[in-house]
Amino acid sequence: MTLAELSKLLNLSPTTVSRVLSGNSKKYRISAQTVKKVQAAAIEHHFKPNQVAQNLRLKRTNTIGLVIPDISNPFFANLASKIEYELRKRGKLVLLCDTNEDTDLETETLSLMMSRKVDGLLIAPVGLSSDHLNNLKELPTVLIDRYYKNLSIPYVSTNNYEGAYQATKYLIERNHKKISCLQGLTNTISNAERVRGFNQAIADFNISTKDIKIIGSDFSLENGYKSANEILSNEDMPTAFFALGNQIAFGALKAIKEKDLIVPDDISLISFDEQPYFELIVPSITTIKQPTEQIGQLATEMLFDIIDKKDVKSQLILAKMIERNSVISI
Amino acid sequence: MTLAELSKLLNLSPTTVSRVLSGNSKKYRISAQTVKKVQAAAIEHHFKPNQVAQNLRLKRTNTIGLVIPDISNPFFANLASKIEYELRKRGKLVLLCDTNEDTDLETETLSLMMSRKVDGLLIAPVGLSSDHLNNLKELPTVLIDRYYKNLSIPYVSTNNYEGAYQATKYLIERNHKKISCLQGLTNTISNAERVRGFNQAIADFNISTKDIKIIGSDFSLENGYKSANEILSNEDMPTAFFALGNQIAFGALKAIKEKDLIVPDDISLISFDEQPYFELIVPSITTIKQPTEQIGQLATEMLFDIIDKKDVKSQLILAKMIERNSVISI
DNA sequence: ATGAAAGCGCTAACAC
DNA sequence: GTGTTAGCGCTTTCAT
Repeated sequence: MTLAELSKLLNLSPTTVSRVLSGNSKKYRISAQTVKKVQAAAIEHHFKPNQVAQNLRLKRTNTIGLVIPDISNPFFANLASKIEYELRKRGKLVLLCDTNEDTDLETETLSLMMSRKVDGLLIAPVGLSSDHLNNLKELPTVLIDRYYKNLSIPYVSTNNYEGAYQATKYLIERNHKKISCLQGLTNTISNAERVRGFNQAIADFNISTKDIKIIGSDFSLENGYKSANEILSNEDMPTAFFALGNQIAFGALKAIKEKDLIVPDDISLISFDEQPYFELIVPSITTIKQPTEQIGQLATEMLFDIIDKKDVKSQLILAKMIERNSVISI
Repeated sequence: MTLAELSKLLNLSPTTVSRVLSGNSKKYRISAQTVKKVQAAAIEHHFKPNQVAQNLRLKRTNTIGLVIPDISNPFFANLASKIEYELRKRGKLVLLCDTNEDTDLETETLSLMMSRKVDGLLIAPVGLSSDHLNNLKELPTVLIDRYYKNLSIPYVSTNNYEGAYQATKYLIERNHKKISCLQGLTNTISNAERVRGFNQAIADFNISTKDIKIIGSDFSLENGYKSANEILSNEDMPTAFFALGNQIAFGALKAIKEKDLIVPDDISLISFDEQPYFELIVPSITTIKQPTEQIGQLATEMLFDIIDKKDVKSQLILAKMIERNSVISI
């Protein structure tokens, strides 16, 4: 059923029917009787305006593109969940893309989203280069979790530097001097900033760098496992691991377990990314909790501000340490 | 830049340009020279056809609606990830909705998706009633994870009955006779089928039902915690928990830990839903692994078969037990 | 208080 | 080998 058909049935013009159905009957002084008739007929015939036609006409799709590197990573799943909720509240639907940490896929995705005329974009981009983002200068966009310092596109993210510094300081204050940092995807700003925070703390507290290692190549469990295994196979073992992501921490846990070592007695562990499970396992894991909820909420608000032509300011939100039982003083 | 503008620039008709750009130059015998000219101009001016206009004209959006009750639940996040990948391979984009286990929201969502003219729908529906699904009789739809036996809409799901039976049998064979089943959302078929499998095993092996308990109301961690707590507060404790979902299992773990009990020495635990973490924690958790990958893949294939007017058959895929260290013989 | 007509950007039937 | 034209279903300007 189309608007034209419905209006024919009612012996009214499409114009009038459209006006009633889009809630503009007051504005155009449509008679109460007509309004009632139209509304009744719409319900009776289950008429819903074709959004595709509406979108074409109005040049607005009420759709926001959400581009995420890995939706099966709990951190991003939680973020997506929050964002979806916020957008829904504002009457928008989410067009989702999982780029699988692949820059080419991301580039292609962005082009797709643009030709689909999404009203805005929320992206956690891949890669240290932002070239592929240049094309969307005109499209309201907010970067989430990952960003580019010198780019004009606004972002909302955790203060990864500060969070990592805090974690490292925490280890150092407990006399850990041999620390291995299990890093994630090296070409992401989140990883780079965490590493920077780690290194800065090491430097500030005059820790000898000869016992400091930074190893790893992505945020997966497998990579955490592999990295930790490599470290643990050396004779000279560290006294603490700093995992730069929740999946990495779980991978490290697996490696530690296989070597029959005990956390924290044999080796301490602190991790980025809070996980409900971290509280529940034995030992419970000390973490740096990212403010996922706030990121989702703020990013959505900012996106709508941009759409409304208001000014916005990028934000780095402080992470919070949650102290548990996976780190001991030595 | 629109097609009309581009064609004016080229001194060609929109038709010709459209034909070249949609790869039909052969079919319409457009001259090689024209083809080259058009392609070059399209690239030069970054022209991408407006999908909204295309969709309206072609009555096809290359968009599939994915309706999920809780994307932050790792089981659904994994499923969504797999599905998104499969759809992308076939050139479709995903319109995502998290219904938050709310029937009203789901009903509204479905209506939204329909007026957006998605080409098909993949839904893990909420509720034991399927009334709200009746409206989409004409829209290609496949139900995932949750389904309705007497409905004509095809589905792909785990064989939950069989999986739960298997788990319960496993406990019984290890002499557990006091078992508490920690259930999820009662008005979902997955939960109902798991409970049915549980009860059937109890009956088949002549276990006295006086020591059998079934408790709980949803698939959340909180509910698992609450349920387990309630059970553990009784004097007469069970010897084993059967958690009907991964989050429930983690909640139970939390309750067990707080009572200073040890798994499996004090109480055994087996859970539905495999989780990477289940392998890594101490003790590792014995689970019934749902075939998430297969569900995602099969559901996508079926959806495309329906779109192509082929016949499809609903499928229940067997779950696989993964034996670990959270259950002992007593 | 209501309607006629144009047009959003695209494709396809039909013409030449 | 290429162009003209109509139309997908809606909203809105302008007219009455």
